Amino acid sequence: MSTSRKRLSPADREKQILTEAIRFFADQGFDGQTRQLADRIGITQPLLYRYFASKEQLIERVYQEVYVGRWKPEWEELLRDRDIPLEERLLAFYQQYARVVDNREWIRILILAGMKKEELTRRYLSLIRTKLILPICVELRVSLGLPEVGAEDLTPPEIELVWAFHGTFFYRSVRRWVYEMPVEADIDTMVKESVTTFLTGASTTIPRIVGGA
Amino acid sequence: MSTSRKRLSPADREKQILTEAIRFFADQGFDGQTRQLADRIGITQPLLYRYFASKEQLIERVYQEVYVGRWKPEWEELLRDRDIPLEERLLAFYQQYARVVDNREWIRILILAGMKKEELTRRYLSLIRTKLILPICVELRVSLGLPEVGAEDLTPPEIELVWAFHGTFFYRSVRRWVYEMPVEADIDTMVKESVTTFLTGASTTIPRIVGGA
DNA sequence: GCTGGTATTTATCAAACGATAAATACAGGG
DNA sequence: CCCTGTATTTATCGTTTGATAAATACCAGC
Repeated sequence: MSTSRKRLSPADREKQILTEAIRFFADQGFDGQTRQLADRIGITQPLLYRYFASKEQLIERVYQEVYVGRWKPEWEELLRDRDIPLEERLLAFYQQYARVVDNREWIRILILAGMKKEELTRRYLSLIRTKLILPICVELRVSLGLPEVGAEDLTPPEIELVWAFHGTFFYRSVRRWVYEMPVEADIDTMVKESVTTFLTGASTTIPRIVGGA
Repeated sequence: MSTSRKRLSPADREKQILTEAIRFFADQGFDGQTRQLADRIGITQPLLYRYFASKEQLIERVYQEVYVGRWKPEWEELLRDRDIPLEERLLAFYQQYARVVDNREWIRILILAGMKKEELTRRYLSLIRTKLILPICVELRVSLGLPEVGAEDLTPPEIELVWAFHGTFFYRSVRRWVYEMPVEADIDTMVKESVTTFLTGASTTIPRIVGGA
């Protein structure tokens, strides 16, 4: 992996290309040229094709590396753990999740992928809905002393409300890493204030939303 | 502007090209080919260059058309009008603003522009900060009975909190128009619940944030 | 209905770009 | 130290793509 060695083992070279490709496409977009990518790595352009059959296939691997690799299955358990107050669960979860999202490569590639390959990002958003949004809705109801319901009995407005809360962290990352604007507060502060504000507000609005239905 | 006529006046043709270019680039991204754009309009590709010196310049015009054209200066006055309760002001404003944002071309081109031309989108976000976010922070303080302050005396956490609230509408539009996911509730409902939840939560958290400083 | 101005098209260039095949040079095993 | 396998480079092809120049055809005004 050092810069001096010229011949690398196939495994090392492939990993090196993939790592640099993530940075490169996050910067330049997917229409970045393979020649530029090769320059950045310090290899010749045809060598890329020894390791990846086509540019398209390299991009596919970039997706997998970035999104499959950074999802933590234990989050799903954490959110459901009723031994811990919901506020603490949300704080703990979003302090981890917001750190994953607040990453230049992660957010930029997710956005680029959305513009090109909708089916891939649709799958990712469905995962978020099933594993995060709907469970949080259910836990909210329980935490507010409302009767427990299954995911299918939730109302659209309360789901949308949790989506909105969740999107808060997405938007901060877009401002920072896509629009290159300074953000006003550090992640921990932002998570803390967002979670408290949301929970305080939701304790009032959710009972009205589901009660009035 | 009808499909039958072959020769259009320069003004009409330019407008037609621009309108179609907005749709086209929103769909295909800015690396969409000029030949495809011309096909879609029903003209030949070189004709584009009679009206726009280069592809780059056409894209510049697309930016202007979409962002300069859809900003309503009266929003700034509305938000400051203390004869109306803040909740009503926010409801009225975001019911308009969310409709502008909830538009396929608007959101997709804003995102594409962020990936390519940061300086343009940075200017737009600065506008939002100055004309929307900071004024809302000030009005929030007043509405909560706190002493009035200038924009320069606001604290980072409270600014970040309002950014987060604002981003709510951005994220909904991204889910819908970039990731092509169904949204759970219509705009009016979503605006209503978001504003109430935010204001209810902020009434508790903002005094603590600014009081504890 | 002809004619002149110009909106539009046809033909084409040059550079950019993804991809492939053949040549080369590095490194480990004997 | 040489030799062999293969990682890597050099040379190059075929398209694609933004852009230009010359040819054409539409339409208004006399």
